[in-house]
Amino acid sequence: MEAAEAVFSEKGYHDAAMDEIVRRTNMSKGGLYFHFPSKERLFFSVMDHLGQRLVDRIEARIAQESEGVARLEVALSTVLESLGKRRRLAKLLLIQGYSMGNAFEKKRVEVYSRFASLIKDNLDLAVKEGAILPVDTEIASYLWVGAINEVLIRWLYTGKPDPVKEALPELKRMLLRGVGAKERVKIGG
Amino acid sequence: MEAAEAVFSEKGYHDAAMDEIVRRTNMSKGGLYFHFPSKERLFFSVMDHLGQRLVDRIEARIAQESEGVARLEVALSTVLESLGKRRRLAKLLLIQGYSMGNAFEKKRVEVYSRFASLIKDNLDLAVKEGAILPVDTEIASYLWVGAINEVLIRWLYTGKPDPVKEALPELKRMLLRGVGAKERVKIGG
DNA sequence: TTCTGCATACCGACTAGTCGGTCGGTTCAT
DNA sequence: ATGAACCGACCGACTAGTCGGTATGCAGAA
Repeated sequence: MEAAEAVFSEKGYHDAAMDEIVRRTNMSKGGLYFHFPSKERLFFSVMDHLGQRLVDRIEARIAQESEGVARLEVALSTVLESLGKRRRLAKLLLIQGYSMGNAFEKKRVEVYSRFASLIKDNLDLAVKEGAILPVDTEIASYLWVGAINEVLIRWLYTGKPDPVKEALPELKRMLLRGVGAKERVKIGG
Repeated sequence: MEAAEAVFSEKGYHDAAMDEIVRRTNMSKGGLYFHFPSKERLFFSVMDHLGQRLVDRIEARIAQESEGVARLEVALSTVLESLGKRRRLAKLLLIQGYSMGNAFEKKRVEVYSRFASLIKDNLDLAVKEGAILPVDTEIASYLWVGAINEVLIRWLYTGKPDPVKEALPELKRMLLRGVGAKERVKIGG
């Protein structure tokens, strides 16, 4: 069962023992290995599942906005809110995979790319609308992803800048200003 | 000897075996353990040493500029150039530590903070000069570090956006615009 | 209805291998 | 002769994955 997610997010890939994952299941080791051929595949499955759920949640919220800039703002809020209230999920998605070693490269690129291209698409849209400057949207999307990633990791490790209350407004402002969006007057909360 | 740096950067903390580090030395395991009490401490020493060297290089180059914005540009260039031409160093500093598991938290925060506060100091300077807007320079420094980090990791994994030729100019432009620096006309190459 | 055979799902003791760290001992400069 | 520096065979702890076996359900033969 995917409650192996708990162990991976607590201990990290390497330090998570299959025996412990089994222990937290009402299943045996043999049973677990019947469904997942290896520890690596099990981890990838968990990552895929959770990563997809996050992207889905973002896309659902984005669909309610039509303008590129508004969509970008919603995407930003959704990530910081979703991960900011679920340390586990955040830790698993952002950190715990690295202990897999060089085999993790592909997966990290894959998961991050799914999110980065979501950002890129909406940056492209905003460029087409004339709402932002014609920047290199690919590199811009990496910049956005990296900024979000760093703030969240920092928060995971030190608990310091609250992702939603402290980081979100500043990030929004700076990231949007960085791509040349016009400064807008705040209307709602 | 610190040429254990080679093994750590190739294999990552966990997959690096002390026996292999010893093999690449003209020393024995016992001899190595005479100088370093544990694998963990050895890794930290390597990280400290290399991290400090990078920061020193940046500070030396920064010292030649007086204005905040110019200093920030130099810092940015120096990191991307230094790490962009040394995969090993980049991989070790940016990735390979995570496989240590939760013990890595403190070290990552420490190493990244040293660089982030260097950025923050110069953002503060630029604010004082009136060259940029009075943003939250702490969060801005995380944004900068995160953006650089992501671009470099991406490059390490896919080889795609050349840090110096492709990413650097765009990053400079977007990061500076993000903190409200006035757009400037290019003079030199 | 009962029996048989086969596949799916599950069990858990065990194997085989890895690797950080130790320790009794040696070398050699002072 | 003292102790810092060094040696390397060995130990103990850990764990991914295996494998011979069991339980269950179901399709078709008798």
